[in-house]
Amino acid sequence: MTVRTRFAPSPTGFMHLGGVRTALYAYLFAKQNNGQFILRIEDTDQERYVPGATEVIYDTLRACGLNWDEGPDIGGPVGPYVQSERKATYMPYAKQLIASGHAYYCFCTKEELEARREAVEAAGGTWKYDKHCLHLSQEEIQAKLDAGVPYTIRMNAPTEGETSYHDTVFGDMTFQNSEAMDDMVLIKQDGMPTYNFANVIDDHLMGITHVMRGMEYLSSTPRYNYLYNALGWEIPTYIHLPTVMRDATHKLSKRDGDAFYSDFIDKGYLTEALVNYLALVGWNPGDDREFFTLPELVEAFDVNRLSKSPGIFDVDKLRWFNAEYIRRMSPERYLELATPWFDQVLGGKNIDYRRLAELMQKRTEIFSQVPDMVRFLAELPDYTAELFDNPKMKVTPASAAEALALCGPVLEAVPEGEWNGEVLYDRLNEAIAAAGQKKRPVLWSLAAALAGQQNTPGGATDIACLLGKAETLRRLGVGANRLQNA
RNA sequence: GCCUCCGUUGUGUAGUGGCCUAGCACACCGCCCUCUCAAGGCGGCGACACCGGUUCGAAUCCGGUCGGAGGUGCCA
Repeated sequence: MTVRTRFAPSPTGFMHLGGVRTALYAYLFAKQNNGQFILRIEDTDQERYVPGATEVIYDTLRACGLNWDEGPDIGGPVGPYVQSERKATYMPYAKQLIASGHAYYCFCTKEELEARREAVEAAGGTWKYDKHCLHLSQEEIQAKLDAGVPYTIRMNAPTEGETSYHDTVFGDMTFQNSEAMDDMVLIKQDGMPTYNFANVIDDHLMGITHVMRGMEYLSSTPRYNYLYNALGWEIPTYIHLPTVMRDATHKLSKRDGDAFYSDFIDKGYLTEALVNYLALVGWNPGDDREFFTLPELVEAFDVNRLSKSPGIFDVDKLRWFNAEYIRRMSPERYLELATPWFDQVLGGKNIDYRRLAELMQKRTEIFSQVPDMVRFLAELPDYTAELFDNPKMKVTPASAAEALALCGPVLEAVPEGEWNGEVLYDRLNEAIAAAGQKKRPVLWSLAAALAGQQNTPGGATDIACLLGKAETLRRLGVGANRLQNA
């Protein structure tokens, strides 16, 4: 039997990271078993329709390398793969269930339902559909149907007994039917199936062998099994996944602005790092490996090593992964990826990006922090003499003034053609030694004057190179001036 | 409320009765390196939720307590 898994998102306009992880696991499991990974769009809730939302799903999955074998865009043997386009296929099964007594027409209006619910809850009870319409006679039903009274079709849930099933991650599950079952709506008034119904029908019709989804479906699974049995279908293998949390008590959510794939990409995170990290929230390879390419994940993934407890999405760890991926990439790729971020603040300036990239690569955790880190090259930040107050470096405004006075002539003497790091460093050191000074405080003072800030990517001579002779001398002058006036 | 699930350092986890004076990674702290900041090297802090069993022996098995999450929609 070939393994077939599916990822079945509803098109909300965004790809939630929890969804990306679910898709990833479903993909990995299918591929490691030489099976198929199917993409199905669950858009049965028409009120939630968002234009362009399926493209977001396609783009994200593709960017992550999670290529589907069958789906809305590429088709396949059991299409269509969009539920709204399958509308006509659900009703016959609903009617079959009505004929066999597993379902029935319900003509209750939302208002009636609401009223009865409130009454029950006011009396301290728990509301569950009261099977009101189950007892309608054949004639009454036909009359309402003929009169065009809106209806839904509900599952006729058993009220006694228990239902058990096995879940790959959570083990054996048993529920009392009186608690887990209720007469859920199968077909809505608008003729669309509910998720609960479409999901079962489609998974079966599409030959899904392993259902991988969030653990929030753990307690509704008995109802799906009831449907499978009523239809005489084989129940798929269940692999429920632990939730991805934002912190101990909250799921990753839209409100926090950090739950969507696009949020992270916009901030300059790498897809590879994100996928790699996501794979590790709720799963581990059983050894100390942490870095995986997608093919390596296919190889290493093991559903038996999936965790049962919810995992917190740790942005710090993601940052580290991202920084690590950046450090490991080739200098060429770094330059290519960093260029647009450099351009944001250095566009039009005469800065050697290649050289800057060399300095920045191992200092970049996420690309969005790059502009702030290099902005000083475009424009000297405004500062006061306090900038040179640095006890740790043993630098005071007074000592800095001396240091700049020492460096100035040395730099001035270096010909334009020899303006490079090595020459600058050697000449400066020579002069510092000759003056009986210490290298650290002097060079630090120089760097601070050239950058207008205390911390910089690269040292004084690196900055001088990037700036060029003219700008270096100009900034040196500004520094001397600030110190003099202080 | 009821039902279900989960509970190892701040975070992700390893651990499936003795190899655990609990390992690894991130974060944090310190030292080294160093023309600052990073990167790198070395080291440190820090956990089996609690209580009771079972056992020669429990993070691992059982029971209870507490804590957290999920479900309880004509949302998915």
